[in-house]
Amino acid sequence: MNDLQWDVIGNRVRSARVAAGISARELARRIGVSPSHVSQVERGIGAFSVPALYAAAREIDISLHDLFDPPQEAPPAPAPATLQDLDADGVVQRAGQHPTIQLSDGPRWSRLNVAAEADAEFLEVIYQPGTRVLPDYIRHEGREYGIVISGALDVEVDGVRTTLNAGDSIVFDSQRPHRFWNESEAEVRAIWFVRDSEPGDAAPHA
Amino acid sequence: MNDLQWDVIGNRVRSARVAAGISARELARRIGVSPSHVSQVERGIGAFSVPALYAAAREIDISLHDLFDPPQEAPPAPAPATLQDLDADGVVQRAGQHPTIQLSDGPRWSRLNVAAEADAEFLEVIYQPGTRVLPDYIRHEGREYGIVISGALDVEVDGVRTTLNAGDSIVFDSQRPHRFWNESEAEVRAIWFVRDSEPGDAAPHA
DNA sequence: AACACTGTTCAGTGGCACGATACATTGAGT
DNA sequence: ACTCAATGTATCGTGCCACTGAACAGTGTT
Repeated sequence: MNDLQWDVIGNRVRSARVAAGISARELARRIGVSPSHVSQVERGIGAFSVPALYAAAREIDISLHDLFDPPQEAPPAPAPATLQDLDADGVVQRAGQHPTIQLSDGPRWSRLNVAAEADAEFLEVIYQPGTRVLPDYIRHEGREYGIVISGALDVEVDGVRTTLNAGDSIVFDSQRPHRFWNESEAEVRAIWFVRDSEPGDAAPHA
Repeated sequence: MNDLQWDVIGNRVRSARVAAGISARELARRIGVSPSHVSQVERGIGAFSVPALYAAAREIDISLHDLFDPPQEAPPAPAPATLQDLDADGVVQRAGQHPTIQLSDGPRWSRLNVAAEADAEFLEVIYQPGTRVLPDYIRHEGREYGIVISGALDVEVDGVRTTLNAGDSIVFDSQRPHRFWNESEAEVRAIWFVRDSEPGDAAPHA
């Protein structure tokens, strides 16, 4: 009967825990077990009891169903037109091939997704030194995710400003007033993902 | 730790078993435990282990979610309070602060969004040289957007493979079989955005 | 009188779910 | 350099409880 594969379940626990942003020790404390045991479980050399598993699933925000039977597609059915060539089929886009917009006296935007999509934009943005602030840019529903690849980017969100250095990331709702500029001497390179969401389907969890 | 109330769970097991029309002995035989143990569990003076509970839930046709009480509802929605500090308020996350997971013999994931979100992940992934493919990682509905920051990443989507060099980007639906690995001598750094979408509102595409 | 089912009881045990305590590593702050 | 405070991991050990086995009693059949 013991056909449960604790190692893959442990992997899912670890993934969900990291996704929830808590450490193994913190999880252990919350569910009342020792850190070593959490480590063992996540690496497949131990297993949670039912109460521990239930408590853990709560803390790391994963349903028991997803722990045991993660959503997976049916292999026979999909047949979504097999790809031929990743470049020709619009999956891959090469550096330098991205459609680019150079705003006058502003940053340079390159759209990284090949085909335009209604509700999502994947962008590389280059802010030249001294790039001026865009006064008030389009206000839209959604959420923005960014990471600075190189350089130092000055940001202001909701009236609060800070400086993002290489590796720093930022996430905020688009309706907050926000602007970015580059006060440094070097150009700034950043990756942005902007998702437009219809009002009403906001993720309803803590 | 939350003391699971085994008696009420046992009651649900019994109800579901009777509703499924099988005897306790039959259930015991199917899940590989003794009849006495099933009896004890159903009367709350014993408890199933995780594998037994999982197997039992299958046999008596009840979801694990229904076995345990409806967990809990989310706390009241926070007001859109004005931000005070971009770092403290979970908008900005500094380099090196990202929660990171190192899969054994696999890539290293860092979550770039500060708080976990139900339907979106913003990730930096470092593929060490020679990183092997993880065959059985979580398969989800949605769409993935990636750009290689440095190094050369080998990708295979829908059975077609190519190599992404620095600056190359890729976008595809998650349900296409896909994997990534690093055949080069240098580590690869990439930024990913993975959006999970509930089946049903998928954007129509080829 | 057997059967053939049903669920229940209870003493007993083996395994594993767990803890205590170590260690290695990394990043931040002297 | 040296802490200090985190992180995850390794190893050894043990107490408990998930489970068994063999009994028990009841209810219909034939």
